Amino acid sequence: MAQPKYIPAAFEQKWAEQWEKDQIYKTPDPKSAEKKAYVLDMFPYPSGAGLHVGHVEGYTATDIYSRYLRMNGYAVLHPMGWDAFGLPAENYAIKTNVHPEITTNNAIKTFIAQIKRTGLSYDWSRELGTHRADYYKWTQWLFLLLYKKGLAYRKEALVNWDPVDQTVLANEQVLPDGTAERSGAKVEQRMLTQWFFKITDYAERLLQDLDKLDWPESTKQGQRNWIGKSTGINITYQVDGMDAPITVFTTRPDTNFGATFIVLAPESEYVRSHIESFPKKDEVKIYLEQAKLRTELERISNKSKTGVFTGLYAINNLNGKKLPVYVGDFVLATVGTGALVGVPGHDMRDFEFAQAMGLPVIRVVIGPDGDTGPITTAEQVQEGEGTMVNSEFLDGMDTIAAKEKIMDYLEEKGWGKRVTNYRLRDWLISRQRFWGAPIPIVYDKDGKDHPVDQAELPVILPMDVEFKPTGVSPLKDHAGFQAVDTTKYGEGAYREADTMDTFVDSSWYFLRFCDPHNETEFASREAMNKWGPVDLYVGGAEHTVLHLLYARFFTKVLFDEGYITFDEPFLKLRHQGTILGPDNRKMSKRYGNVINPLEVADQFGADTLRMYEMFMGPFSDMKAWNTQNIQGIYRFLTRIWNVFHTEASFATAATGRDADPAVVSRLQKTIAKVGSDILEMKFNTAISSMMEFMNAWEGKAISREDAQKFLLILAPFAPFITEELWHTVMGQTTSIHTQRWPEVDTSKILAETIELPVQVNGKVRSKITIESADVPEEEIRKLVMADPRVLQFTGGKVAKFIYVPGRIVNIIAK
RNA sequence: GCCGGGAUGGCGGAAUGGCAGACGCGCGGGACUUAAAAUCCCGUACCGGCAACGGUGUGUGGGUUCGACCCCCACUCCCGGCACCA
Repeated sequence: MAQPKYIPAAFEQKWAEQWEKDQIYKTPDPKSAEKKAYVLDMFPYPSGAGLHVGHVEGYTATDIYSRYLRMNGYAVLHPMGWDAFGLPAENYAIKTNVHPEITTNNAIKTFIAQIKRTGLSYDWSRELGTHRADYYKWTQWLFLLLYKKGLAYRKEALVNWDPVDQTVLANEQVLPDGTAERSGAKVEQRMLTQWFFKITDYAERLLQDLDKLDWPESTKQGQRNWIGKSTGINITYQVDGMDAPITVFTTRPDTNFGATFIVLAPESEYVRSHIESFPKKDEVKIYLEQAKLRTELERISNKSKTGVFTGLYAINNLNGKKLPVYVGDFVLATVGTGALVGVPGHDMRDFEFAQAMGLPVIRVVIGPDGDTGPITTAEQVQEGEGTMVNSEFLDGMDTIAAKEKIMDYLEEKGWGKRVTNYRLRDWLISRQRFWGAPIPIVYDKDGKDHPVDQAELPVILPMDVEFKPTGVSPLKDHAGFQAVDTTKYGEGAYREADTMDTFVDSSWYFLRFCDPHNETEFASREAMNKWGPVDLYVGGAEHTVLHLLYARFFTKVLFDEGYITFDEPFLKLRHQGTILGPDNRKMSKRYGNVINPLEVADQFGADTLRMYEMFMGPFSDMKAWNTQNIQGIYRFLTRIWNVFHTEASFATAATGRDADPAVVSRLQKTIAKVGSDILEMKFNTAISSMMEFMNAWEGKAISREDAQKFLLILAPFAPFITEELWHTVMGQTTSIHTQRWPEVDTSKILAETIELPVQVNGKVRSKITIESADVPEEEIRKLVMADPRVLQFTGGKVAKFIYVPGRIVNIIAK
């Protein structure tokens, strides 16, 4: 009888349909299981381009992990949904006038079909989309919760305006070079009234709690940098001829005896309020006009300092010295108090400013005794730690002690107050766009805001909308949307027309998955606390600050409000490494190097696609696609297919063959190795070890029971071929994916004889064979010393004999 | 500049104090075939040698250790993030 050939297309579709029909991936009730696990992927934006190789990488990893845990008796929650609001669909609507809901739902259909084709084990009964009213109703509810807690507020602020997408952006959405993360446009500053979430209230907890998370160090560090905690002191200086004192923030009060000037930010409160009293107000006004013309980008890229003297002098509390007060645009209004005290001897920026302003004598306050300056070159600026000089009562102290002492002194005298500053800003959530969750606020005719009653939720996004990029949300003039209950809000009332940043939608979806069809709550406490927090979260490293920080913020708010019993959303986080094109460049239409994973699945089968992506290299590493390497996986699966279709592979009465104990032993080791590798997300080595097992099995025989065990450990990686062989060759009638992970039977692991390497002076010169690691050292020594090659290299003269049981012998010859 | 990660054959990678290069790709040789593809077998870090074997070798320089890809110090380069943050 001819062997059937391995043709994945012949059965993959069949099994995908069967699994769906039997609902084998439906989430069990965690009460019925002893252990629970919540394994989550960052849900995708359903783009029209469909599934990308990067999606497949992350989703396959969580799929293998989930399947392994299920096989080990865990109740696993492993859902999938859609981060469906956002600009691409709306921009497409502006071009074509096709409603975003239509394009989005079409894209979702494509994603679902492609994900099923890939054999991923999601529970589709829990699918959700952030654009659906039954979801954004609760996004709006969360907005109202924050509003009631005083954590959502409206203020006029200088905001980032994207002139291409015609909307404001959060700070996190602006790149360091001043361009928009999404559109690439040069971001402008505009004064607008916008809604903010008060994430800054949570800065300290967001920082501290990072320590308890199993996250990549780089991601934790990225969040720490973003939160940007700095501790120091606000020092208040009296100003000659002014009623208003100037307060500066500094982290280096130890250098304060070296202060020679003060600089105010052009946009600072002090300049705005008191400019008319500046002796040199005309010069300052000219400077402010010039500064306004320089964009943020120019300010940052142009390192040379500019500034203007105000004519004011502040008095240094410590020594009565006069400090000239300048305005300079290297000082940022948003940092500290928007004013700084310049210590040019010990801060490079201050030195550069002093040089630019022609401020000559520079005092040295840290350094060896007798070195009192002045200093004239940048190389002489000493920013580090050292010993205090020229600082009266601080002299001789190290900078750390001096810092504490002078802060005590300043606070005692009432001249200063210790403060902690954060770089983190409140989260701007207003977007002047249509395709997002409407902000549930109604304004009365006087412009005062009123929260919409919960009973009125959701505030529905209408379908009949004209899409135009006007800079104002299309909801502004939509009659149906703007029809509000005048008996409640009065004549002339109108709705907030802005929608929420899509990151609001994605900051709580992991909670909705716990209870996705709840019509009376955003999710029941019972369900959230049963499944949450997420045990394993996998997604791209590009979400280091935005999504991951916002989700942590929401979780802490909900924890504080008593809805959930955990205050961190994601206990363990891993990023999949970026997959580059075969040319080693980022996959991009521009380079024509984009690999479509579905084409790979069509050509080689979904099992090959999955296993290839897992075999490419360490999960979190960046790695390039290699079309030839796919062949290696395809061959491996073909060999498995062929071995299972070869009668002689099995030790049965019919074949008359006996199981090879060495192969059986290898199988037991492989079961253990694959299991531990999956938990450590070392999928590449798990696959290697299965290849090694196949190399051992081919041409030999094992029992059918053991062959089944091999299929079971392969099943999480290659769900289709294992299911097919499980039924057609093994004759099983229930799905392989509902079976238990095989137990490791250590009694079948052979006590192998050990080839013990023998080194002389650190070089392997010979090998001796011993029965086990238990052979006593004395016996080993006799064997080794009788070895002719050892004799040849030692001459029989041994200074030292080192034996590491079962591992190695090293002899130090005299 | 600061922070985080990394550098191992022709290539992807393995080994976390104990035989460097598992596994896969590629390549060379052979078998099967009229032939090719597919498949199978053998070989494959580099240098020398017919071979046995010897020497060298994990970015660079030093150190600890009987023993270092692995730990420590200094440096080079690459990737990612942050950055006039006072």
